[in-house]
Amino acid sequence: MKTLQPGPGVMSGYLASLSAFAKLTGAERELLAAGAYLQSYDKGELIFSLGEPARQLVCLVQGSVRVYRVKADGKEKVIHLMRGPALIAQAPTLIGGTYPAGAECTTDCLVVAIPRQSLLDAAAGQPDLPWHMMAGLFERLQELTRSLEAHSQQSGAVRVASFLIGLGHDRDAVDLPAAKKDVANYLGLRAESLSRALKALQAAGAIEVTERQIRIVDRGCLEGVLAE
Amino acid sequence: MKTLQPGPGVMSGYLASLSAFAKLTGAERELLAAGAYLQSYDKGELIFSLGEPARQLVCLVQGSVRVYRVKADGKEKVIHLMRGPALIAQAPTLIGGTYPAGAECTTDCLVVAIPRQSLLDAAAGQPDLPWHMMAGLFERLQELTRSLEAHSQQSGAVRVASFLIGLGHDRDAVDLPAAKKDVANYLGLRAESLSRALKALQAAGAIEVTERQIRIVDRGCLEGVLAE
DNA sequence: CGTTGTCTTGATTAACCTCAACAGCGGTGG
DNA sequence: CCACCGCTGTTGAGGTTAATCAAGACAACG
Repeated sequence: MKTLQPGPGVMSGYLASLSAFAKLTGAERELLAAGAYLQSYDKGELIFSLGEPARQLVCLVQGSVRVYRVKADGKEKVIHLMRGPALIAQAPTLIGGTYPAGAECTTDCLVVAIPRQSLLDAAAGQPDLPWHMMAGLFERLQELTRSLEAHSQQSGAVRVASFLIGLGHDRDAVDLPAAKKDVANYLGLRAESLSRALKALQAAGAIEVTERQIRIVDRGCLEGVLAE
Repeated sequence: MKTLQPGPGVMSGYLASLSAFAKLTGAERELLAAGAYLQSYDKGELIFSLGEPARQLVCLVQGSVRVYRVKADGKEKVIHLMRGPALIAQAPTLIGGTYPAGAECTTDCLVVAIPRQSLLDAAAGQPDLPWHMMAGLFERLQELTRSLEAHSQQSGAVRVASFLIGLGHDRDAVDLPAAKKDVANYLGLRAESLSRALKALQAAGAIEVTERQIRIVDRGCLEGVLAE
């Protein structure tokens, strides 16, 4: 991890890309930016690990991160695959707890770290801020809920298809945000099963796979899988 | 649903049983109670349904509720099985959205309903309130995370055992908080599989099942299942 | 060039779902 | 009072999905 010295206004611009801070005035964002640090992480670096006190809010500006938990038997479960811009671990930071999971960069990443106290100060002057952050929590809650539904009621192939569609957001070519084994874990599959599922989708003419790049050839076909 | 007229101090006492409001002063709770309604629901009644605007915060004081989502194909997924005292659907109420799920009583229930505006007023006078509620959200988030881990990496029998242990909190006899089919759904199983899993645990001498009552006979045995 | 980690492929197996039948129970109405 | 219905829960047989085990291709890297 390296701490960068951004030019004036740069950090504030990064903050503006985050929905939680989008509605702050420029001055408020400058205030927040003044107490924050711009950091760059290499692929594979940990941003934080489980159990560490959550002293700062991690704002992922660029890059992808996998958020995972380690169970008693040493196995990992990938909880989120996040792409910037997004907030990570807002809840423990806000309530002053410890991180309930670890976060590892799956690509090089750019992060704005806001110390907890700066955030509380900002919240004191800006009563709407906690509510905006709560909205972010709400989205996270809904994402988990959808994941839970998917895990317990849909087949692997369907989960893969729905993940690809969600990843694309109408674009036709997408990069997987992490190694296939991590994507598989996130989807509740083994790497082998993901490999077979992708192959089946390719055989059906829905997608084309090259390395970690997925091209959506026939969106209708891909969406048709969801109905199964 | 019937609206009750509680005697003085009763509602405030109910509020005190909820962790989110435990740290309020008596006067603050009285203020909150003044704008709230005490309601009783019969088993099977809906407290709210999916898509409805979340105009009031539902505080479940007594009884059990199942929170579920309905998917496109009409199938339900039980997201939470909650027992009072607990808050339900705090996030959509706080951010002024719509309920992302339905809530149905699985037993007769006692509920304190706090209109959104009363809550916002209370928050204005009590800056810590939003943070306390956020702590509740955080717990919900963690519960979902644990559910997700369990769903994707543990066998059905293990999930059942861990559910029973969590239900008991050291007590040796517990009632299932909902019909077996709903418990099964919550655990990501079919009713048949839950039935078989319970039978297996009974055969192993870990529990005794009578109707909806579960007696934990050999806790060590039950915990031993978790390691599998 | 060997090592390491990722990804793929194949064969086998176990867990769980599906379908189907039936018992028990409470409510309803002739 | 009893036949009927709907609903929950149990049991059994059979089928399917995806995990497991094992082996090898391939690229990245020192």
